[in-house]
Amino acid sequence: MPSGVLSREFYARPTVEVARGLLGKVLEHDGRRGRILEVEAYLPHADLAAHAARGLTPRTRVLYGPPGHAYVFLVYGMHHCLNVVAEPEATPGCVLIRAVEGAGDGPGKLTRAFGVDLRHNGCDLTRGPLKILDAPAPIGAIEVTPRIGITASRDLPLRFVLLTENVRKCQ
DNA sequence: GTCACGATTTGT
DNA sequence: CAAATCGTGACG
Repeated sequence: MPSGVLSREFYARPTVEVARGLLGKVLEHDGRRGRILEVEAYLPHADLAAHAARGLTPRTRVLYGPPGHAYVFLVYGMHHCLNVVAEPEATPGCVLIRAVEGAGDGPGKLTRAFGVDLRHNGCDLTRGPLKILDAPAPIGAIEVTPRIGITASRDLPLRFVLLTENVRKCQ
């Protein structure tokens, strides 16, 4: 039961806190809704896998903007990845949404199912049309693993998964 | 301007 | 395991 959009303050926190906090929250766009089940944190500093590791460029501009905005980019020329900008303004941390309930697993499948593409890059998630709604905190443990599909900074435990059995308990 | 590459997915 | 497919960043 979503109860309003997440506030700017929710996003203006350390990236890992935002990542963990996003699990169980509800992504909404164009009439479609689904709880966030899997995320990855991309840190503002000392994270070679993050786009922000190469500094401020035209593409990473939104990462340096205010928190609570969408950072969308195209991978492999065909799949869009949806990220949420975290940390205070000018600190380029973000959280990749890898799985949403009802859209299956995979960042590319999720954006396709929700109709998210490059046009949403820079959108304010607190205003819509693309937004994230608050929801009761999920009960139980969160699985933590290295991130998927990256080579640099493989050692960092920055992938967070809400186990499906815990999700069912919340329904 | 040119070029190699990628936070993926799908099919062989 | 390999192809599909194109925006981005590095270089000149």
